[in-house]
Amino acid sequence: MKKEKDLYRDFLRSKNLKMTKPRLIIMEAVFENHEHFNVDDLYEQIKKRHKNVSRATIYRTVPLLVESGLIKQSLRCESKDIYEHTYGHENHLHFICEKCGKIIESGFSDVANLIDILAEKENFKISEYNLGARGFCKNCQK
Amino acid sequence: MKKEKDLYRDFLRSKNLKMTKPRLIIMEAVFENHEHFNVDDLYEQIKKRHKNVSRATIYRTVPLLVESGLIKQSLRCESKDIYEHTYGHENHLHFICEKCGKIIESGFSDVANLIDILAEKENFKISEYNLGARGFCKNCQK
DNA sequence: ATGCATTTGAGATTCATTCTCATTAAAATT
DNA sequence: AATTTTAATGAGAATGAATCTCAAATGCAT
Repeated sequence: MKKEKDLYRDFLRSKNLKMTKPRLIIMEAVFENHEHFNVDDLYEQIKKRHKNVSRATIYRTVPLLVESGLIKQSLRCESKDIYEHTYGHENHLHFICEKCGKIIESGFSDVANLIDILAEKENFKISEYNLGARGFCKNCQK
Repeated sequence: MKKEKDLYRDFLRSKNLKMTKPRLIIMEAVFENHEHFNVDDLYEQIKKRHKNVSRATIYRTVPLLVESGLIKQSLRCESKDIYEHTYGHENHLHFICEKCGKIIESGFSDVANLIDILAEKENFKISEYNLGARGFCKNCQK
């Protein structure tokens, strides 16, 4: 968490952006609890801690966290954009259950290697993988 | 196209849904031009042909086409849900350029096989792959 | 501490998608 | 082929996530 904060601070500095209290609170919220989260999750989480940050600010800050490389956008869930940590996390696949909404993570590096090869062929520079599948998890297969 | 139409008709019948004029027009539009399309594309396309179908009806019909297996939802683009044909199309990867929005398709079956293996491990039944990557296409790499 | 540029909060706005409901159309029945 | 039943449509209203606006507040260099 120390590391993340430093990276964030450096990133902001490099962009001539200020390290403000709301930006800190949001980044703490992001790194406190979650594997996957959306803006509303963050908003509720922050409010619970008796801190106060407007939704607008969270919407403005999340893209900064993405740009800094600390989190990335994941597949959408329930018509909301969702995000996940990247710093210190291996790339992984998502299996999203269409019934219960559960998100199962699974290994990845072999898949990524293959995709890298395909991208190479197209002369495409990948900045973010977006890999998953919808279907039904163990419990929801009746 | 004959085949698709029959599949569609059978699907509707199996669900006790009616084969209506709007549903036909929409399905024709879907299969006339596009690789990838969104609801607005369909709406404009249909209007151009001097036919008239409301947006609401397109929004209601697209999920039927998805359920019937003729099309599937793809990665979002420009904050719109986009769809693509599946019938008669191999699974493929998407490389989505963040600058020009271009969608490059690439081979897939090796990747799919790997993912099948991972899903097997999780006892997860895949109904739809959702594989892609964002980044920059050849032309947009400055 | 002072001044200036940036950021924030609150609410308004946008825009894709969904919903409502009175009207219309398809299929089933006669 | 007319009638009944049932589902589907169109038009516009409603929803809700995400974005924008702008006056007030804050961070930071000096």
